[in-house]
Amino acid sequence: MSSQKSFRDKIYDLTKQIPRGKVATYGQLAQLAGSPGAARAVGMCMKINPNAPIVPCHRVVAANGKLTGYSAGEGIKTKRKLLVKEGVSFLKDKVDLEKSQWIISL
DNA sequence: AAACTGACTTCTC
DNA sequence: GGAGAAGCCAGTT
Repeated sequence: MSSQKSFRDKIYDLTKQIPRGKVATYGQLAQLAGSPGAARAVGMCMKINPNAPIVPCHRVVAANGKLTGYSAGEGIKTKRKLLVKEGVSFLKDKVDLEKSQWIISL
């Protein structure tokens, strides 16, 4: 067993920490995981774990607030629905990052 | 080990 | 503001 968590495990851990009503961007998670720019790698981690209850991947959006990916339910439609339900601010089909982007509190 | 893939991001037209 | 191309990183084959 490796005591070192793979990138994927870090992403899962961070995503699980996203509070309800907030969202994080792929690039943000990548940076928190220790590798800024690995936004694509983050997305892949979600893909292999689309409906795993351990990772609320619907709280992860693109850098511009657009909802991308999500292979569960109706896809993007379901994803947006979930976020609105949790209290995330929306501007048309994009998340209002100014109000709902996840900010880590110490 | 090399090549390909992908739920990203940014630049340019 | 929409469409296209390049750069980026980790995982899989």
